Amino acid sequence: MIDIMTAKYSGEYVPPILTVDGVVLQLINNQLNVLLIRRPEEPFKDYWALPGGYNAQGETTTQALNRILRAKAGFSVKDFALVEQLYTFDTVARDPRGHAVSVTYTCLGHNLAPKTSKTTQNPQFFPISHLPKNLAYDHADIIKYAHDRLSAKITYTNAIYALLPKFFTLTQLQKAYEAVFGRELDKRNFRKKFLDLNLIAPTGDLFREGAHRPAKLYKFNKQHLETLSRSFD
Amino acid sequence: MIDIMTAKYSGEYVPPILTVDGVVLQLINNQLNVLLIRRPEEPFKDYWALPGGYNAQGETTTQALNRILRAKAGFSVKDFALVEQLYTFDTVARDPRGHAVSVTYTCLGHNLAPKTSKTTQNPQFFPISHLPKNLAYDHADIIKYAHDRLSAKITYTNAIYALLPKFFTLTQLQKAYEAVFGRELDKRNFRKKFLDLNLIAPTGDLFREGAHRPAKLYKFNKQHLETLSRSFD
DNA sequence: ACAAAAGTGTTAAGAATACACCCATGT
DNA sequence: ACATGGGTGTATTCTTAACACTTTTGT
Repeated sequence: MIDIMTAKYSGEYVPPILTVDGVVLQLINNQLNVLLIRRPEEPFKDYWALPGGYNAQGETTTQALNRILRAKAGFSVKDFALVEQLYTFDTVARDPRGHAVSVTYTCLGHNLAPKTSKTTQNPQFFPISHLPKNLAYDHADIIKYAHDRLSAKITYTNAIYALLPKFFTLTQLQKAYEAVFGRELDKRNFRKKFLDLNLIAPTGDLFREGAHRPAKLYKFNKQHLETLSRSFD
Repeated sequence: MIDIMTAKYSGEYVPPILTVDGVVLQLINNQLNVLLIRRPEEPFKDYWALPGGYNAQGETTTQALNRILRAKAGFSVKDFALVEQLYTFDTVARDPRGHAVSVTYTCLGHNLAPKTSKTTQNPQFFPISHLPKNLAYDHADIIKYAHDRLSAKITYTNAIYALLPKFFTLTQLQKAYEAVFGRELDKRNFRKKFLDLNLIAPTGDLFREGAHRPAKLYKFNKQHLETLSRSFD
């Protein structure tokens, strides 16, 4: 093994490849969806993958994330209501081009629509429950990890706000939780418990759609991450 | 901004410096302690710092962690009962030598004693409640972050096993929780709740010390991380 | 006999769960 | 009038929290 300190000072220190991947999640039709791109080249040519790319010197990982999501899927990190670091993966075998370290981020938003351009790589949202079979690298594991973390996070923080529109009904809120948890919740208990948290307030407006009683609209008091006093569900 | 993909294939891709830091924690006299080294050179010469160093190409971050902890503090990752990734920090300003990305790990153990050698850098344990004032970089923040994460982790996992000896008394266990939480717990409630989790079993042996009733010794059923059904405290 | 830590139960308050009907609207 | 989703309360079980004395040992 080389002496890394010596190597550095004699100009021989060579860092591993550093990459950044984004796990972009949103709700579509009350289902949790993830953004994938189609890889235009080897390795894993024509496989679906999380948007990702190289992190260059002088760039922070979030700057790299922003650049990569813009180039490959037409998104800016400003399109997301919440961006959080997920995990840093590294294995020698992970990338056939050699040893790589990948910093992954989870990006949450609402009504996200990829804008295609010359550089985008066929970005599309897929329901997490029905991912394509040909997923590149270990991206299926990373998506599962992101899902698990999100599921935990919405139980002890207000993170669910990032998946909802600014104004929403209690039923929408409940469906959002159900989509992430993957199970149904009791309506009366859900409302009682959630309203007790004082995270949301009624706007006074009503949401009308279809032949039934209109629903009260609510909004979150805080649009940034907060840890709950009592955890939820 | 350079075209990173093109740069790569024309051999121009230059990754940032990648470093790895370890937050080594253990209990000493029922106090949570962290391992620091004294920096032998600039930047932050003679400041106390978390042991850390460069991650070279071909090394995984845990391999780098192992190499660095061995060189600077005489530890092997095998000395720790639990090693977990903490967070990946990156800011251009973090390291005066230029943009760096640092992957940090938390290492938990019991009865850890640094072994000094030619390469070690005066490794010493400090109580988290009384850290030296001259801490390098943002290491005070990183230590606080590790502490917060550990505090959360021991409430929903069995991670506390990693801070205890193989055989321990219920009082030792309670003191370990109290040391991490930074507050006292009720003895009767603690025992009732913890024993209900079925994480530990009595060994049948007794621990005698001093002029008082001897204590039953227990051991953890699993010496690896487990998520609890009901979270604790 | 004394000092010191180990060990042990009950009560009260709060939280979680299970569960079914009326309300307001559009067609 | 009917179909549709919105909205609401109570009883039970479980969990948490508060609290003090007896036991076993070494000196």
